[in-house]
Amino acid sequence: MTHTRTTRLERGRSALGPALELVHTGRAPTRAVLTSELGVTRATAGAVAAELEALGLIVVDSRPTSSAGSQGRPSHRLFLDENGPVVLAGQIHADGYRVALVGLGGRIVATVSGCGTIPADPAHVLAEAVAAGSGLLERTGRRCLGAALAIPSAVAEPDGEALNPLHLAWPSGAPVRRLFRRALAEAGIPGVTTAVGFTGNDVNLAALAEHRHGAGRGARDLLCIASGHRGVGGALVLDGRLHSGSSGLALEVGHLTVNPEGAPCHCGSRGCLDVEADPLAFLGAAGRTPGPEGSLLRQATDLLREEYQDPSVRAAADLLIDRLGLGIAGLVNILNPDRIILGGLHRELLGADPERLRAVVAERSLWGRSGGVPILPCTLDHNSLVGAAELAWQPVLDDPLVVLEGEDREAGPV
Amino acid sequence: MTHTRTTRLERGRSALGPALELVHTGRAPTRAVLTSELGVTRATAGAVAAELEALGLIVVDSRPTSSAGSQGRPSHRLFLDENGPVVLAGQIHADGYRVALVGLGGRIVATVSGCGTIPADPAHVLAEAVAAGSGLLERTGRRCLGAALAIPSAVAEPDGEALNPLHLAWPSGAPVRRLFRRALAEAGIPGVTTAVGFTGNDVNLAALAEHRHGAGRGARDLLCIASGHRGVGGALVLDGRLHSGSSGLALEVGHLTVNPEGAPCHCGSRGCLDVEADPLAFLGAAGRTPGPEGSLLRQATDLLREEYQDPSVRAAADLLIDRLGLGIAGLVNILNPDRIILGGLHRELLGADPERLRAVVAERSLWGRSGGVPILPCTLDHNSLVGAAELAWQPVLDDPLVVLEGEDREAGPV
DNA sequence: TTGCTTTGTACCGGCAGTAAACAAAATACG
DNA sequence: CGTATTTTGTTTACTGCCGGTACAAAGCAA
Repeated sequence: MTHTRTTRLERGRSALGPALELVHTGRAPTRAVLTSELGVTRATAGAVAAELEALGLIVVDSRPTSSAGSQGRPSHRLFLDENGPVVLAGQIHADGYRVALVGLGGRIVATVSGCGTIPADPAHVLAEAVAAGSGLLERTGRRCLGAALAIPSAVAEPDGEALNPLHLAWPSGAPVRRLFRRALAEAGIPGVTTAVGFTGNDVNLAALAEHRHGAGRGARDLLCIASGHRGVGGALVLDGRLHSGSSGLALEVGHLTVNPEGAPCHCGSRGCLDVEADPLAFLGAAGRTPGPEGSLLRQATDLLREEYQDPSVRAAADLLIDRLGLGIAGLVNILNPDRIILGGLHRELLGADPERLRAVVAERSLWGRSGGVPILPCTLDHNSLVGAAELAWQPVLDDPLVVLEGEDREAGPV
Repeated sequence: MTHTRTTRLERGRSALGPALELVHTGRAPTRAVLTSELGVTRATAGAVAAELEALGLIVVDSRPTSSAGSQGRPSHRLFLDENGPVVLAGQIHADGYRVALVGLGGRIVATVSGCGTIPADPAHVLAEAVAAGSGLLERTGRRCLGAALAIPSAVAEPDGEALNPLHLAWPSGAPVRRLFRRALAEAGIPGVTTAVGFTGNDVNLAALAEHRHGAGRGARDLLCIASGHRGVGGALVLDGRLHSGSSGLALEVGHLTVNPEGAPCHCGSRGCLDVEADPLAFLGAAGRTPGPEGSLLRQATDLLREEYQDPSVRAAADLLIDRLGLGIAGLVNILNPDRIILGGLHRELLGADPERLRAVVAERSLWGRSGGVPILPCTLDHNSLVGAAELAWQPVLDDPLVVLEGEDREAGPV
């Protein structure tokens, strides 16, 4: 091939991507702070902002602003364009699927969800979800720049197979990414050309979303632990990037030993976090049997919130907090994050007795003893969905000029 | 302050750093591959190489090369300048210290070591080591661009205190980095101005060295486990950069549980890797009592190598391999590295029965079951020392123009 | 009103790096 | 043996990002 590999695309206005990311994460409300955050001159920041505006991604409000008491000429404000392009984000969970159009800044523009039992055939669900998303796009008339999907199982890289999707009745190794991309192609969504459909683990994506727009903002190394239905998931964001390991299987934290005399786990060991600190374990520890109504998470959460006075419930909560703390302490010794956020049942456990959890972690971790890690609850609604959107937005954040590609195509093929 | 924050220094020939790193790690033997590796034009690669040569870091050999059978005009060869500047690297270990001058490419130019019991006062040892290094510099007449130190304990960031330096009889929390810098300042080493003396954990630095020059070359996510004297150390290199956590305490892998019924550990738990898979544990498992002669590692290594036929030794090795494998499997589930390298006793254990270790890891890790991680022995001599040198070289690799700063100063102060 | 401070813009210049043409040094093939 | 081909290195414009500076704008303070 005669393609001489150049760096052309990687260069072009190199400050453009970082600038968009700053506005996207709410860290650049004005051109002035854009100037200082980027470390460029005012001239450059102005040019960059103008270019982002020309791309239809941000809006500069140059009306006389209410002076905020500070001296000097007031800044013009930078906003993300509320009518700008969106990405298609989907999430598959134990009870159904949810699809949303998400703009920059993690703003959910429109959403639709399908409930009911997920059939054993992933292709069918994906087609249904993509069709729903396509419908949203038609209804809203938004331009779509990409698509991504969050699923509740490990996603093996580089091909994106779902590994052990236990609560979906899908076969392990199902080529979810390929099926998703095929569904996108068959739906023929205009504009979904630059980004061909990403897929990721739901907890990973939740962590990404929380890092950019939620409880993880500003953290450099963010650890996220969550339990939604069965088992425990983990995720790690390093320097703003998801660490999913060389084959996408990092942070499979479910098999940390937290109870040497505990229940046997399907991994062959016993007392794994997976079987000792998920909703089912909590219900069991409280002496309840899971009912047919509502998800395990819902049942566990309701029990925790409504019957915390009940000594058996309280004891079960304490037990799970201790186990979770042990697992977190192990992770802290290995990863030494500067913040930890908890989702799902673990978020509720943290809410029930924050001090107990922090004490366990501090006692059992080297760093805990010498200071301690902030442990916070997740704050974002639909964080997996927003995280999927982050995945889909990433190419644009890396180089905002890619939005031009679709326009070229629309303008007229040669 | 009127210092308007510019990006000046970050720009200036942005391909210079990556180019030097390529030559430094042996991945750019000619300008031609430099061209393709950097993704720039031949013109740029040529200019960059010329500039690195002008800086006195590399040498271009333009003599007629022995044609290697390939077609076309033969490339000129790129070499690191063997007479170029060096950095001062030091290592403190249980039996003494070692100091070396290290050039680019991890080449040890000169070395000196001091044996004997390390006194309880860190400042004294550091002064002695720095004096030895200063002597080396005077003897060789080399220009020195920086200094760094490897110590066998966790190094707390951002200030560089030694945490729990168990085998050094130093107080925990000793401000090693500050003491090291003070020793450097008092020794008045000319040139050590740009880099003010780094400090790091020895296993971390060994991993860094192996990643750049040894068994870890080419790995993206490299996990290193090693046991030298007491306890077990770990390190992780991500995308070519050491991951030492937000406060420098990452990869404290010693407290992974690998034997629920095991010996109590000072961390409060029992059966930790620290007490179940270090040289002392091996000697104990083989029914030997450590003697006064030689380090624990040496005794364990000798036993393993010379008496492997002895059933009790063999059984002890198998036991430690199983425990180590369990620990590694846990780490693989969490970090999903694409390569693992083992040092110290663990390197010997791997050599004794590679298949057993790989089988345990494969059986107990999610990723292991679906493919497996390469597990290799460390290959570099004095890898901690070379790793310390990497730390000291880093500013130059980031921006080779910093070597001019010292020259300016030497040329003549205003 | 006159400063002072901060923000935004216009214009110039430096310079890294592309592109293209040319030169050099080897092999391949008649 | 000589010419074509291939690969590498170099020279010469030329493009475009961005720094620097000067100037204008828009608010406070006195």
